[in-house]
Amino acid sequence: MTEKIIEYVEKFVKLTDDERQQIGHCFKEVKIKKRQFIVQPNFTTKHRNYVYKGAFRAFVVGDGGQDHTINFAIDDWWITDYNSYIFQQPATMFVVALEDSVILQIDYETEQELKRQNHKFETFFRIIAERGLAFQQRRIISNLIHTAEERYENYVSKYPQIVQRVPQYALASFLGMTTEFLSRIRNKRVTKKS
Amino acid sequence: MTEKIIEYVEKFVKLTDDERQQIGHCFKEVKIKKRQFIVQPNFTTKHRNYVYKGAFRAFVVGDGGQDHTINFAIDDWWITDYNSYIFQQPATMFVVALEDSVILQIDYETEQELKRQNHKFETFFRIIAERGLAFQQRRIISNLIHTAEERYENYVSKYPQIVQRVPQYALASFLGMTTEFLSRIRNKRVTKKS
DNA sequence: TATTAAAAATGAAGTAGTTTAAGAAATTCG
DNA sequence: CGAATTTCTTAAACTACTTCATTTTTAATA
Repeated sequence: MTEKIIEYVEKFVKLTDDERQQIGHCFKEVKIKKRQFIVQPNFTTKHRNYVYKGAFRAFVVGDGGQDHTINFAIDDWWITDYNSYIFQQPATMFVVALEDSVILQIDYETEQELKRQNHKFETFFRIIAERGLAFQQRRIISNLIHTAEERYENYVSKYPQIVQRVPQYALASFLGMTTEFLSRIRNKRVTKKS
Repeated sequence: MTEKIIEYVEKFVKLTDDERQQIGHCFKEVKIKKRQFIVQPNFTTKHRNYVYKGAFRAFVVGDGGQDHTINFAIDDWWITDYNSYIFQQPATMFVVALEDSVILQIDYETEQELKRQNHKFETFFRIIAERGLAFQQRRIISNLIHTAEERYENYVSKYPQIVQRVPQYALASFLGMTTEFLSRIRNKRVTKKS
């Protein structure tokens, strides 16, 4: 089951058999039931999570109680509260399973050790951080430039697999709109004026 | 002048004298005049830029011609179109000097070589990518959770030095609102109803 | 397979933020 | 310095999106 992680890492750095073994052993398989939390506010996030199978949602709860989706992750994606994980400080986010799922977890200390021991692993984590950064940058741009409807259309065309698997209210809060408004966009029946 | 870069790098990884020399030589000092561009759409971004002294703004131009500020950078910050730089593909952003400035540039190939040669440099770039990622994450959260006024207040209290140095229209477009609306917030004179 | 709970749809009324336009203030630079 | 350009302000009309309240649909679980 850790083969998928190894395969993933090898997209970015070539490994020897020993190294493949080594990194494989650092990840633990964990089964997560639907609605179960893997990250909660005020607890320091101890793991970086690779989704082997399933779907997750990261969100924060605003002062008014409304929740805002920060990220989704389905098969072959990573999910974590990065501010909590990389600085080892209390989380502000929740991460919850949207389906029964299987994840592969590496813990913080183990990851540090891997990076310290072997240049290649350092490279791997550098690359995924850079790609994450570039990805977030694109999202910020999209949110600044586009209207709610455009954001939805873009997201559907880029990530149809995610749109199919996540509830509408979660998608709406990810795209920065209410579930009612997204419902209206989807049904192309925009409020008419009085 | 490259001493500031070395000092910066040493916040994250300890270097030998040789290494200090080595990284110092990789950065070239460049003077940039106000209104001069250092990144332009359709050109592949060849450099990562450290602002030694001055102020820059990264922005994209939307379909309607409105511009949207993606980032600011003043003394001791980095700025670049990361999607262009890390994937070495054509930029979508402009990066322009808001003041006469001095930057220290490393070019893509040199950076790759540094990371390849020495684990410590790889670690350094991994750390700044991770921190950048965490930073962007906080910005996405702030944009989703807060109203225009709250975003402004938060930004002022977190980055007063930047607020003082950048023009209002640029700050407004960074915070995702119009310059007119920001003007109203600042002058606390909200539109009254008829 | 009925029952309850959760999610989505719909409409009407409200509001945060935009647009347009025009004048005032501040910077730039010849 | 003085003219030109850029930036900021103000106000009124407008609109994209929200809020609230209710109903319908779908999914979960006994």
